[in-house]
Amino acid sequence: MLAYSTPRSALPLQPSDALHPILSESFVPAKSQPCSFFPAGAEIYGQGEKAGKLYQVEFGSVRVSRLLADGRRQISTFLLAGEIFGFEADDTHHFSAEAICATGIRFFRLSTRADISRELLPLALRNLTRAQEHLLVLGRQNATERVAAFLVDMAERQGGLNQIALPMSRQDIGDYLGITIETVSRIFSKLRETGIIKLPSLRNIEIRKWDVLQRMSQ
Amino acid sequence: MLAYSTPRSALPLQPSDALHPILSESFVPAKSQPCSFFPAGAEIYGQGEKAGKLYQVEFGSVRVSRLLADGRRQISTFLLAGEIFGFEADDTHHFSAEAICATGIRFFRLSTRADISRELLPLALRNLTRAQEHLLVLGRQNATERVAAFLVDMAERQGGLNQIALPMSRQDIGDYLGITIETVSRIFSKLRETGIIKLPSLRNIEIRKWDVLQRMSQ
DNA sequence: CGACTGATTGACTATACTCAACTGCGGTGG
DNA sequence: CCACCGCAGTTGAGTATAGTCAATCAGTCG
Repeated sequence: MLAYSTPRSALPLQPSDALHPILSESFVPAKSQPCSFFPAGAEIYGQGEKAGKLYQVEFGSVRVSRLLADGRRQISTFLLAGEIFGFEADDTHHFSAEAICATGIRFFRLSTRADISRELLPLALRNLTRAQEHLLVLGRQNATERVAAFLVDMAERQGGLNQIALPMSRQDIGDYLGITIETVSRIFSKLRETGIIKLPSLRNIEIRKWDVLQRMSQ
Repeated sequence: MLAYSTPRSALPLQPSDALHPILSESFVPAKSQPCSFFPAGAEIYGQGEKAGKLYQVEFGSVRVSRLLADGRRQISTFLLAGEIFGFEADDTHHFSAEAICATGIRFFRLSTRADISRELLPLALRNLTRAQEHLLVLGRQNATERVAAFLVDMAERQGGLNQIALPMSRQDIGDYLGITIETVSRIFSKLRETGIIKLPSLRNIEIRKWDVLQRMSQ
């Protein structure tokens, strides 16, 4: 159980989040003021910075990414409200984390070595499985399948409802799926034209043919 | 320290393997006969099977992969002598593992919950970082960069020598890098023609221009 | 020595990228 | 309140990279 009350935010809801376990009392706050606000685009930590703390998304969303020298970017994961991130293999951050939109982050530090392992292992293993599954998407699926898989994943993480909120830009989606914004846009349009999704607004999607989308994602 | 002596095999040597920690005495054998032989292509475990044991490559090499319904395959990682694999987020294997060549596998089971976490967490975190770095390769690098990155990684894992042994087929390399065997072959030829590598035989590569290769891999 | 399998090479094609023009939403100021 | 501006997103045309299919080559094993 958390040592602090955890007020839930309005957007990116996550009613049935299977990713993060219930934290035990071995999680203690890293600061006396354990929750900070990050405006859209703000860096939470950078590649190469010293690691150690843990972070939980209180409200908003976060992208974890890595840049190549020439500016190409790969987003390895998105984090929605409730999810925990920031743990590393050594004492250095190998990736950077930024707020996608206005985001509240709670900081933690684990008390003992034993606690660290007990709490973190299930989290690390789940993230490992997720990363490996994303490797299949990037390595062997075409652009349409990638977008379909992304929408299905986002919908499931938001409680399996038909209405989903996308806190991230088309650029973020492209950098997560290893395709360009133009390709993302074209596929959204194609899915809309074939009645599989509706686009009430840029950042909101309604899934109309769940079964078709699921089949498209393989 | 291992409870058993660990004779090292001839091929895929791994003199300075930073991936696996020294196992403590909390690792106990899962069977009275803790080491098994797998011929090339043999399945060590399959997707969907019950997980629980840990596996260490005694000699030979292993590929961990996942198949799509239509036969497309993504290899998420290769394991060389000394490396440990088989841990999962839940009690089910989400991927399958097969011997690439004649391979000896040692089985383990961890004794207590505390031991499991203490031993496994650093391993899981390191694998997570590796998987995330591979996401960058699959998502944002072109075929030449992928092959270069693969060769650099294999060379480093085999002690940073110029001579490297590739236990896997071109198909395996392609399925790891998310490209076709023809593309792998064409890029090997191009690297050979430009004097960056030599190909003494199909499964042996000599790196001639280490700096160029490293720069190509970004 | 021949057959089989895996690898290479070539010709052609398709998918997704690049570059560019245009659209529309959201915010700001007159 | 409406008009304008700017940026994110969409759409289009042409291109390049890697894929597909097919033929050939080479290495291995019986």
